[in-house]
Amino acid sequence: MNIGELAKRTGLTHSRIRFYESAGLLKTVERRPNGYRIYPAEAVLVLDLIATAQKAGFSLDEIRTLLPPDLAQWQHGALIEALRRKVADIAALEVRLAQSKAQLVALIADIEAKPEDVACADNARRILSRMLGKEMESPTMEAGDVKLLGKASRRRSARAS
Amino acid sequence: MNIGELAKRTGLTHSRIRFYESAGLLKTVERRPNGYRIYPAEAVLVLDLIATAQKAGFSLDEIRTLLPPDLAQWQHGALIEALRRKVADIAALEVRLAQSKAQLVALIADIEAKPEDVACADNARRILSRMLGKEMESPTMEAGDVKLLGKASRRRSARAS
DNA sequence: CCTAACCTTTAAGTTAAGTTTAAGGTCAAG
DNA sequence: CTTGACCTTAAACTTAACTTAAAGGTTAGG
Repeated sequence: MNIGELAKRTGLTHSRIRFYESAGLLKTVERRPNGYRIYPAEAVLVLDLIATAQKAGFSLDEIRTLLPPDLAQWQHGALIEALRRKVADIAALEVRLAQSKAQLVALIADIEAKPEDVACADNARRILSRMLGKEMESPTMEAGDVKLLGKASRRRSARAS
Repeated sequence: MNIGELAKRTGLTHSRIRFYESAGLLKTVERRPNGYRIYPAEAVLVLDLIATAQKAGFSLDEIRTLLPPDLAQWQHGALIEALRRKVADIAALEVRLAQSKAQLVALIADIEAKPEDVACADNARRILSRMLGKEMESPTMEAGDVKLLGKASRRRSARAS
């Protein structure tokens, strides 16, 4: 299989596949006499696996150290350990997110509860000090990081007077 | 107040403060005859506010459009709208995280449930296909993104044979 | 007067995960 | 024999939020 075919089957771009190879995630493949890469059918599996692991929050770096040279030779211990760590990372992030969300919700309520007779400036100062105070309570999480971000909401910028 | 003093009071670096100014988050400040910046006491508040907003998941871009030229002149509508959007973003991310975590937990169980008499290679294929199958079920979230990452766990790399 | 602690600017470097560009070789079809 | 689809490489660009470096001006203290 040529790279174009592999790209079609995995839904990845040519450049991304080559990038993975240069990054050491794919072992160097055979070449035709003309230099074209020849991929075995297995390559589809490996790429799908990489994509899946990424969606689950693994960095390419993590994936590289976990991915065995041979697909059928996983290193049990390290793999399970990594999976557990990732679950813990996600849990920590969930805690942080919940806290942030709660803070934002409280802030919204606070702003909307502004009594009509208070001047905007005064209300601002009231809220300001509450915000900056509130953050001090939060337990300075500093958890490990997990990246699980979509690429949407990029459209949502560029609009201001 | 000179920049050094402001840095000390906010816990930010000099370079970061200057960066915020050049990025349009801080209005240009007065200078002494020798060129040194002079910050008003209010600057501490503004910087704390920026840092807090960042921790809550706002990008500098978002903060810039929300931050009023004058601290006491918030734009109510836009602010509340942005806060609500951010809450929604976080909620969406929480859903994604929960899914990923569940998948990982299931995967761990799957791996550990390997019957002793099955060869590693066969088990690997079994799990592989389950993993790649499972991901298809997941509803392709594509939510807006939120960034709330700690800087820890950087130490946790660089160690492989 | 010299040194150390401040401050200034501009430009380049960092990280992750790719994409884009430039410049070209290969190959099947018409 | 040329057009278009496909492949190759290396290098530069992208984004965000900074940091680091290089090169230098200012000022208080001893």
